[in-house]
Amino acid sequence: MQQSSQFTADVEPSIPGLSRYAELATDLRARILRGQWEPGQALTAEAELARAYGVALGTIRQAIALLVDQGLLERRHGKGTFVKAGLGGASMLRFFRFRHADSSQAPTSRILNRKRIPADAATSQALTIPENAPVLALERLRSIAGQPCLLETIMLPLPLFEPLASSDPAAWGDLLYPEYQRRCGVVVHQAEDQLSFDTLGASNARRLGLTKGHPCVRVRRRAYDLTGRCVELRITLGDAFDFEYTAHVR
Amino acid sequence: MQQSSQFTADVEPSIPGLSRYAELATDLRARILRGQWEPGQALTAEAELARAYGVALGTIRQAIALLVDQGLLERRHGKGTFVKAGLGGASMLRFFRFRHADSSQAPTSRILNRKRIPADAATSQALTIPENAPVLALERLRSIAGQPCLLETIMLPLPLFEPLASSDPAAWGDLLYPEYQRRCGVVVHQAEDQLSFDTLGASNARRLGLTKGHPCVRVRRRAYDLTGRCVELRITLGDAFDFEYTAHVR
DNA sequence: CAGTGGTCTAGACCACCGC
DNA sequence: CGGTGGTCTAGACCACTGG
Repeated sequence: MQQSSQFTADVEPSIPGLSRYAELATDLRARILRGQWEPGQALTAEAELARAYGVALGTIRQAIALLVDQGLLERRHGKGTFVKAGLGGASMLRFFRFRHADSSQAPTSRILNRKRIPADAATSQALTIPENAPVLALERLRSIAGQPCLLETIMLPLPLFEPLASSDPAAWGDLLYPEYQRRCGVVVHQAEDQLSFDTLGASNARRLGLTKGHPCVRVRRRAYDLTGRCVELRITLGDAFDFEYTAHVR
Repeated sequence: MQQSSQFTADVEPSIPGLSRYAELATDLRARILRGQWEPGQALTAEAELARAYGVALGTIRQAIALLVDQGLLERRHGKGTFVKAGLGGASMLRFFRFRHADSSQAPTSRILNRKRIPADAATSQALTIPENAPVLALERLRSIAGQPCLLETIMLPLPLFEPLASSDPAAWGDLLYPEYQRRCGVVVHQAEDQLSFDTLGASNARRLGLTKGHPCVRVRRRAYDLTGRCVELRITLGDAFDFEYTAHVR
């Protein structure tokens, strides 16, 4: 009898030169990106997947292990295997230690500016969109205990982020990534931060409560969704004397 | 018949609450630290180990996998499983991009200063030795294409590094970690870098060919051997405007 | 060619979770 | 309790390495 469950994989043709578990991982990844399982949701059980694909348990487990250390899946003993939820959004703080911060105080954030503009060269390249394509530009000030500490310029491709162009910024939370997900269905899954040093111009210095020419750290972040598409370009400026970062070398 | 190969493990008592492969990993780790296999040398083959320990192949493979992603072992298909050799030593460059450097030019290094001193508080704490215990203090200038770029202050515990206190620094190579290994038997296996920002004092600025008060990055490195003991404290200073670092967030 | 790690199977039983 | 992932076995065969 022909089984016709929507979850049964159309067994893909064996790809020569690729191990069985690598094929399975590729197929699972495709199904996840296709949205068959939402972020935060549990995958079909290993045993069931093994049956569906017609492989041994160990093989499907190897495939899952691959996606786990690619950061796409997460195992929870006794509960299931879950599609990873997006980044929280507080990750910019890890580069800075703020002297005046009493323990792990949550930063507040305020949108200073929001406008639609055509993408400049750097933005279009980072977001892989045509030059002059429309983007939403945000300027945002983050503070801890009332002290301004980080100034951010954020570029978001339109029309993907259209909901953010029309809704009231005052209604947004202090973290942006959850808003991306809630309002635009965009899940930020990983990011790449490029750090360098610079000095502040007059207007940026004023907004951070510092003097013109003050040394600052510049974090250029590109954030990516599950499919690997770059969905955000963000430039963050902060006082260089607040900067501290630990890296492990192996 | 009793087998008496020197490699046969005295089968350790099963540790309750710990999986078999975790036990095996612990035992293998101990044997490696004990020096049963030197860094760079191949481990006994998986099949042989499985026989010796009286477990299935898959179990010993899981144990080895643990040590591999702890960075202690390295597998090479068709050749064997090897104890990881130490760090090369050029790793400080990864924080800096030097504009004048023609591609990946190797840096040269010169010892400016070498003396025995009693450990100050910070040094003794980092190296976990008593305060005022003897250390070897090195000052070292690294250059690319004749341009001074990094100034380092290095603290090494004595008597472990005694060979470096007596030999001629001119005979040392441009990388220190290989010298640690060759002359003192110390293998640097991993390190932790703590980055922060500062401005140069007059004397340091002079040695780097910069002006007093110039912005600089300060990298405080603690280097560890295979056993996890801290064997080096190093403070590196470099021009902040040459600094660039990329971090991945997941 | 012999020796190594890499893949895969078809089972068994254990440990954790939540109802 | 049933369902999940975690551990372990005892094999088979494949793929890479080097003499």
